[in-house]
Amino acid sequence: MTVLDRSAYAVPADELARSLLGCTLVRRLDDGTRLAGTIVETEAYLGVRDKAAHSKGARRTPRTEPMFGPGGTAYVFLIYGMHRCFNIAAATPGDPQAVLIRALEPVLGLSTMRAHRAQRSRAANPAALPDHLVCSGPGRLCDALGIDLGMSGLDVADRDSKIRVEQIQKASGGVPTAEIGTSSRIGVDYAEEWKDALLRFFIRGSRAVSGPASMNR
DNA sequence: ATGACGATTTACT
DNA sequence: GTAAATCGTCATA
Repeated sequence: MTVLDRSAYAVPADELARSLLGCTLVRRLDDGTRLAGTIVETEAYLGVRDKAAHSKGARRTPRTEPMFGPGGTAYVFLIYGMHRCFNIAAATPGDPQAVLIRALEPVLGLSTMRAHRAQRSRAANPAALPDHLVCSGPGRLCDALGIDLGMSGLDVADRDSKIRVEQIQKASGGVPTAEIGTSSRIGVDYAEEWKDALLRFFIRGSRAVSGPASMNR
């Protein structure tokens, strides 16, 4: 398992969103515990021109600043006053594109993930959730991995980072195109002509993919 | 200082 | 299917 190369992030967000599928998101807790999951669902936000993006029209504020940094910079934000979303900046400095990580298939630290969900979510009984639902959704995965707003701006290409991306083997081809499904993005009905753009990507057949079944074909 | 908003999740009819 | 929960952020004043 090797850390995804820094140069892999210096590409447009839709390309990065596809290549992150099948990679492993690894979280190192302060006590050294490692949590990990395979990325099975992503969304691309194309930056300045994309009306669904926080960075649309080059909107640059303290919150969105990480997206203006180099590809591989973490962007974490609070949504609806209670959930966090984890993104990775794409492209090059000054071009604020990003990829939202929407779902993981847990591979390491499942019991700790469940404990985090029990602690941070209102779910009636997280301990009874099937494995594939523990990180199935952008807010759920942040709860499970203990990702908070203070982690926005971290470098995910640094192998010592508290949050990073690894791949099984360098220069592997990644997930075959035929196994990748696409759809419009979830929750962006306000985005006018951008709301139907096919910028959501997922691994076909993975049960950990979030959203309605009709969008997962 | 204030008010409107939201890249979600959960519970309930 | 609908609705509620909940608060950091940012535009406006």
